[in-house]
Amino acid sequence: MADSTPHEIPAPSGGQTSRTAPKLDRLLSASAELMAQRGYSQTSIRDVATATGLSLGGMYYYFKNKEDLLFLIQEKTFGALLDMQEKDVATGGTADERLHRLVKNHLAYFISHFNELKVCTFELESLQGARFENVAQLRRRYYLCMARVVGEINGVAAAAVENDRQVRHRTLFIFGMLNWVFMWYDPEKDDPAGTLGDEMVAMVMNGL
Amino acid sequence: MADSTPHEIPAPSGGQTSRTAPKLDRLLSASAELMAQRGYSQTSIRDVATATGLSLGGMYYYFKNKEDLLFLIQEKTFGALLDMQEKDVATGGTADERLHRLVKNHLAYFISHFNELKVCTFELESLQGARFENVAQLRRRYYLCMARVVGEINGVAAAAVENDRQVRHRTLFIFGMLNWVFMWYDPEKDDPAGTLGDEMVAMVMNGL
DNA sequence: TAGTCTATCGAACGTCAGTTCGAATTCTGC
DNA sequence: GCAGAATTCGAACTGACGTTCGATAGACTA
Repeated sequence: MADSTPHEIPAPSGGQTSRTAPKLDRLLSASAELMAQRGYSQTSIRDVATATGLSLGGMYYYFKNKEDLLFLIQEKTFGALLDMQEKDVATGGTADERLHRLVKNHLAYFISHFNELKVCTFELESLQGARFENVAQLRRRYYLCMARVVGEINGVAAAAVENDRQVRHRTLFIFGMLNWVFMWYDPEKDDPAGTLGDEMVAMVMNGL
Repeated sequence: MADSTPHEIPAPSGGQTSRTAPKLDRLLSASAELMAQRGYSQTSIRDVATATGLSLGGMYYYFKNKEDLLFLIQEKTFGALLDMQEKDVATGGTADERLHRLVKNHLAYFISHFNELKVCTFELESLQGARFENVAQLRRRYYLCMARVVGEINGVAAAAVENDRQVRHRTLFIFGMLNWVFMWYDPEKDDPAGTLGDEMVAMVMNGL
């Protein structure tokens, strides 16, 4: 997964970020917006260039190629989410409480990073080779993070979680609810994500 | 949604289907397989032509254009599913029983029409205009079919179901579980869909 | 101030995909 | 076996897209 960021990262004298870092951020954000709306393959680099006010050729100063652009978005966005969740889960509480927090955190992140997270959720398979493996690995860790909590609620030992059919299915059911929200959530019409999370957890814990 | 099927449908003398009907079916099936694997926009008509052994130009005898091909798949597949579910729900039983049947039917259909249903689930937005509206309407009916049952379980009158926030969310949570299965189900590794449906219903009804 | 690095541009190239169309082939009823 | 309709083919057109590349202007450094 070698070079992705601007070639030969500047790292100016006293500062922590080069002048281009915030520009890269805006680039990724604009790309994510377009990709969330139309999908990765229907988003052309020309579209992104227009949206950011840069020229077509100028884009390639910031990423190696189109797939690299997609990878940059996914690694950054999903990496941050995973990091947050793994740290949160480590802060303790009952399994019920941890599940509740995982769901609410996810939905809060969903709200604040809608476009980027949607791209992560639906465009993993647009990556290939090492880039695919890299993000797939993050997903596996996220899955495990959730599965361990579900397993605990179901009385399955942490070590056995990975081979437990029921835990696997229940965990994937929960991810299904969580990920499908992209397909229908409308900030104008729907509850703020906070109450949504409560409703989801209520149904997951107690059923209809 | 005027002309889609072969122009000037032959409808031979005594028979019910023209000679081309089964060929159209194979065409739709091959297209659905490719589209389920790579996505609609990454599937070229040349790919479909190769897969079916027809020539590129010959494809256009069976559909007006690429979007029409996608529409044909979705209308046929989703229409049949909707039809089955609406009829099933009309056969009565308690609300719990009906929910159980809806979920199991959906997963059975998922197994037997994996490619086509995956295309319906993920490629609605690749349609536009009248074709989009046509399929979106089917989806709305399917949603209502499920929402009414969920509403009944939650003690919400059928007439009030459409405006009930909680019923809406819970119904969409269920569709999330159902639709996300496409992302992970592996017939080799996972339970046959029958038991999967039981597990899903158990979680939906009683929680973890 | 000369020289180097950063950032950006615009033009061009090659590829691929959707679509059209007239010709050729096959089928069907008479 | 023949006329007309149903199918199929192959070539060609057109537009879009990813990518490359040399040129350039500004900023920073010695």
